[in-house]
Amino acid sequence: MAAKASRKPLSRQRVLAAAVGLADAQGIQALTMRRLAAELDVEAMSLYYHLRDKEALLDGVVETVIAEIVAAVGRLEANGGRTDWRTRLRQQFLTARDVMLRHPWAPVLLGSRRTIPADVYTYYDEIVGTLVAAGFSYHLAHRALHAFGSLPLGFAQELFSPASAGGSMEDDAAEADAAAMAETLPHLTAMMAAEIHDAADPTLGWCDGQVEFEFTLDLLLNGLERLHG
Amino acid sequence: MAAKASRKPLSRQRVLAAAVGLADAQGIQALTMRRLAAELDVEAMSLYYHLRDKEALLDGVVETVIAEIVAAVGRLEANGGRTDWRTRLRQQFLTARDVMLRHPWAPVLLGSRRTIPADVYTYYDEIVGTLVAAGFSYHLAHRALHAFGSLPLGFAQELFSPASAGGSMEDDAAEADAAAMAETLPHLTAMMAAEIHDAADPTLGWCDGQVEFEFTLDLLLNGLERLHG
DNA sequence: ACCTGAACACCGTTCAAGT
DNA sequence: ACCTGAACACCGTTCAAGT
Repeated sequence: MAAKASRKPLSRQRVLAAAVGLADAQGIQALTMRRLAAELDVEAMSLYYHLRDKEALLDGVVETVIAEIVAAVGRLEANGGRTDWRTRLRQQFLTARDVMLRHPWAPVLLGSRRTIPADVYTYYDEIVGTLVAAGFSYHLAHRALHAFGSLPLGFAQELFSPASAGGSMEDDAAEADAAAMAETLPHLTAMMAAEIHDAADPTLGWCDGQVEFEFTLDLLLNGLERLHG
Repeated sequence: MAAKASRKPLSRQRVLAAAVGLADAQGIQALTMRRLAAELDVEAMSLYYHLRDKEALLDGVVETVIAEIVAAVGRLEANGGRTDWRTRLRQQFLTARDVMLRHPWAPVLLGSRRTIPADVYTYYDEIVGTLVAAGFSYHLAHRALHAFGSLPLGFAQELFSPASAGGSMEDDAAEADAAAMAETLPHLTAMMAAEIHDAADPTLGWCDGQVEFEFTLDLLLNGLERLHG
């Protein structure tokens, strides 16, 4: 599937990188010990030399993705001069989202893990630092963290089409025909009609993940700005 | 584990109810065809008479939980007289949360499904109806839906301790001792200290899921109120 | 109509053994 | 130090068969 580097000896790092690649290419349900081993030209049991068990593998995979996000955000810091807290956090979260879009299975996986990688704490610590430096009380900063949820990692809290980036509700609802839908879902139908009518390109006007993400983000940032006044 | 109703014949409904119960009691990873069958005093293969396969089982389980939420919200409507859109949605989302807290595995499960139960669309249709009746444009209502994410179903978008309702970050971070933590996570440490100091009961003052949920919810509702002016 | 036994493919994991 | 073969327990699923 991928070009195989053949006979370099395995390592935890190489195993985890291959695991992320496998999940990206085939979906998270394809990430089994046996298939991962095959991908690495090795027997399944060899993996147990580098990782305690599958739980450790999944923890390592989450860790790897988080590290990728944190690194991307870190590179931002390097250039990014002095800006106000709002545009700073905004940039960070949007950068995180860029990375996350390459690993659409990651939000659900992270959500199902019991332990959180240490990197995440470091990252959230910086966010608190940014807020407090801008004059937030610790109390409001704390509330802000909870309100952000996993937005700082680039996860939209979208209900619809959580697995794919682009699609949305019409894909699912399209099964029922338009007339029936107009009857049972009058407001959603009217909403879609109004949105499509307004949009320049009717095929693209409905549900743009990037636009929605930024809207939600700004809604939260502006709300916090008001509270901290 | 549960009292068994012995020899009444199975049905899709009974199977799904048992599945929800099993997930509640033992966690979602305990929900296997074989264990579920055992719980129902039946062989695993019998389940296939009522459900096509495990995917259909999981879809049915999600469906069942959603139906429970929608029903609870529906009972609200019965009494609830005329109120403004904000308190109305607020009540609905908080009611949904009450139900959801009894099925802490549900958010992750729903997030991993490809198809969304029809009930969800009906529910979100009502939300759009409420917003539009209050004077929202369809465009803003659309944005609002995305911003809400799964809040209407009572899901907090909490990053920490997604599986349990009460716990939070200190549980995980407590492994490292306080001194080391103060060094690597100065802002979070200071934040915790400030919060605990302010709280009446120091053991309860940190991370109250209910309070945080309501804060986030109000942040969004107030932000939307401003935009719709 | 409703349930089952035997069988198969695939999974995670242990353990003792190879180089 | 790093990898493997054989074996086990558990999983989802098919199929032909029972009542």
